Amino acid sequence: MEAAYDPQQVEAHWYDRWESAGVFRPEHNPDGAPFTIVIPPPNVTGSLHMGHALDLAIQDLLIRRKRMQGYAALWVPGTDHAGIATQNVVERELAVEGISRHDLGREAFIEQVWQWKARSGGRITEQIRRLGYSCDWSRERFTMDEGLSLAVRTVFVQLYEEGLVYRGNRIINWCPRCHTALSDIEVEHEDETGEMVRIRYPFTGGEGGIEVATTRAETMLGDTAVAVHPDDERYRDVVGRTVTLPLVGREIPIVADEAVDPGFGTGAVKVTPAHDPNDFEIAERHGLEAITMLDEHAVVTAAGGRFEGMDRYRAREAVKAALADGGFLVGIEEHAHSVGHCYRCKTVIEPYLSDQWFVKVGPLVGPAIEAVRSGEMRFIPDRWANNYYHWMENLRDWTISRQIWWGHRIPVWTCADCGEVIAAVEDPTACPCGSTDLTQDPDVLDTWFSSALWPFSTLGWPEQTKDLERHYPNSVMVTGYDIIYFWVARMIKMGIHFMGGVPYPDVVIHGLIRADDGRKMSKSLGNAADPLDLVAEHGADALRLALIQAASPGQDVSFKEESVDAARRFGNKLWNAVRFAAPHLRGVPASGGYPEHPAPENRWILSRLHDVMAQFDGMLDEYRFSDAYGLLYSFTWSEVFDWYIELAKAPLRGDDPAETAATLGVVIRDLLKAFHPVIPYLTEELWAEVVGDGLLAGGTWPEPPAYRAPDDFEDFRDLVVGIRRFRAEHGLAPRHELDVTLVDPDGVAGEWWGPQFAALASVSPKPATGPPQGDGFTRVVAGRVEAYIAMAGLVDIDAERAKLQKAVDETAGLVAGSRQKLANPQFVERAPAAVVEKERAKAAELSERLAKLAAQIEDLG
RNA sequence: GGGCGCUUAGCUCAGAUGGCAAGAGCGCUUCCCUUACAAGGAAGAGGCCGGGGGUUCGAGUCCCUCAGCGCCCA
Repeated sequence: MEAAYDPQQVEAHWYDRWESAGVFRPEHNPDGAPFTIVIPPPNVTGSLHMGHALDLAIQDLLIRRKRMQGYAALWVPGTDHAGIATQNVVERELAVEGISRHDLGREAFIEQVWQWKARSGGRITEQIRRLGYSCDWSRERFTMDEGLSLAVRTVFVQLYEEGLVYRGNRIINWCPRCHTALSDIEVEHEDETGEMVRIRYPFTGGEGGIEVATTRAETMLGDTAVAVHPDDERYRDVVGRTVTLPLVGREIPIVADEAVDPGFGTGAVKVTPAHDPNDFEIAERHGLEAITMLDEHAVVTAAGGRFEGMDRYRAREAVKAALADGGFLVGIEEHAHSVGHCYRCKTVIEPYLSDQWFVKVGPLVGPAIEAVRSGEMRFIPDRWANNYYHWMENLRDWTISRQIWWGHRIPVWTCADCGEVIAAVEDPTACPCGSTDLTQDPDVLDTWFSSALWPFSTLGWPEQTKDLERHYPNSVMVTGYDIIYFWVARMIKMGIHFMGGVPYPDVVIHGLIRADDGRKMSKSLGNAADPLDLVAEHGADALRLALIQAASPGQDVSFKEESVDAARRFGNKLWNAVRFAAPHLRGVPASGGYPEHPAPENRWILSRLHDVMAQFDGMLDEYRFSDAYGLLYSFTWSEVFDWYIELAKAPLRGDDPAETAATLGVVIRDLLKAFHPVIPYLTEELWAEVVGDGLLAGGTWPEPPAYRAPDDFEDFRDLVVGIRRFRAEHGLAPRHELDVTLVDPDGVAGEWWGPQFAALASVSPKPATGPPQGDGFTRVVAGRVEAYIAMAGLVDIDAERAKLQKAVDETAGLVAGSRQKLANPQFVERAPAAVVEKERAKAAELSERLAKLAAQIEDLG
């Protein structure tokens, strides 16, 4: 083995071997119970970012562990077609050549997109492989695959027939740049400083007028009413009158409507039904006309008269100027408000009246809420359930049509002859009326519509496949809280509706990765770490271990590159531990092989291995990944490496190294197994050194047996540390010879102490029945065992006394605190017996230590 | 405006059902190239757990309140 761990070398060759061995397929454990995860499908145009790396690290941890535990583990990979994003990418490429998609036409354009996908769409899946994630690539899916497209059509048609999908002319969120409708959650709101423009609308044929306030002055060109609250005394008399719309000359009514907030602005609002969702509702209640004064480019239409052809911002300025000229402008004030932006291109969203398809969510919501409330499903951590309820309970119908070309085309046709509307899974050839003049709806469906079916569409639905039967419901969903609304909630609704049951019982929610400046990582801020760069520098294993350790449940992760470096150093440590151990090992079995009656040192580490593994497994079962691997990490480094390997050195060099070698072998082997789900490459490489039999990725999970730890081990360790500390505190070299006398009244110090003292503390204590005669000794105390160190000529007595005095003061404080607690009868009565007992032991131990410290000061003379 | 989260060592963060004599990584100090590892070892320093009030025998942990920061929704 090389002296240093080289992640690039280690990570170069295992993935293909795992895959070709079929380890990643559930068929690897044909008799195991199914355990299933479907990947949150990344955007096919995307590249792997830190959020993916974390999300997938958690899933790989789960799936690899379950696989090792014997489950038929299936992790379905795939990507989604990301309608708007992908279309944008291809359009940008075409634009370089001066071609628009309209130049090409729909079919040719879609062909271009498929070509783009074939060329570049595999990038993210390559990156997923590079990071070692153990997906079953033989089952890879894409939302535009034939099978998944059939699932989309089947769902659409059934929902249509059930009346849960409908077409309507309503106000939706429109992106004037992408030229498509968006659902409510695809709009990102940002607080901006705008302006509040106050305008006076004169009463028709009379004196005076009414003042309205708006942040979007240009929309007044489309006003068809003014509304006030019915209880607003100020306007009681004017309801029913009309005003003449400035610049336009239209006579519009003043109506009374409950939706108006009398406390906002002047209490009178202009009503622009075609360009504001609230106004649209007011208009419906009062039978007002909706005048579209901005087109799909957000440019003023003919309805805007002389402002026709201006974009919305130019029109805003022009309208204000014209109002001022006409004497209608009352004032302009700064105004902070929330402005919606397209989540894909950040363009300001325009509320737009148009014909769109919607999912009626009401009937789907109830069962989806109940599934979580009843405990059939749970969020981890469970506080996310509250967000889920809150969102589900306030849901509006879901706009699913998109005015783009790349996506699942809506399977609805209209007959040109009789007007019949046909929704069908298979393309119809003729209308029932006999006509063949059918036109398909030009729109496509929201990408999330197909993503919502992912837990079952990827398994073959609507075909009743064996995979579907075995792997639905899935076992767990792992995702960030940012897509609970976009995706998780919709999967639950669709799963229950179409499969008759929830898609998975557990939803593990993790946080987002934040940059080291505390802000969300983003390309535009330039603070995003690229996981592939980190992998190139530190290795995939190091990145994964760092992410798992940093991610506490549901919390954002403040990411620092140093943590990856630290994880890589752990890898080096592990590497070198194996490098040390390997020459001593003879045929470490892939499982079992634990010594039956081990020597104390070996018994100690085996007992720790069992206890730690039990705790570790418990944490993993509760999805406490960071805690679990933090525990394992410190056990490995602080106990196995810092203590056990040091303890093993003497026996391994001795006459009878077999049992220690066997212990060392099984302990390291089990650590490799336990670490494998997080650092698969390195552990696989080391497995080849330690076991050399089969692939660790296809191996079994560790189940170390229980051992009783030797009673005297802690005392031994305390004395070793005490002696080391003595040297360090007195500026002596670590091997400086010391004259040490050991007093062991109870005889706890075993035979093994002698050689191990020499090995670990570089001393050979002389046994004695009592303290040595005379002054000039200091003691190191562990339990009832005391070591006396001759200090002749070694130490500055005054400094030593000061140090001891400090220790006396600290200990005295602790003793006082503990005694005070025990003196309180209520504590003794009410606290659990175990707690009281623990406190008594603590007090006893502390006062004993105090007495000994005092004696030490005495010893100094 | 409603909801959620955060505030613990210089920095980034852990601390599940209240029992803490408060932890980790990085950084810092001193010593050590001891034949696995200097990407390392040994020994340390460093915290009235954001402020105030309460519940309790006992609060970093539960409740109220204030302050600051962040996210989501309207």
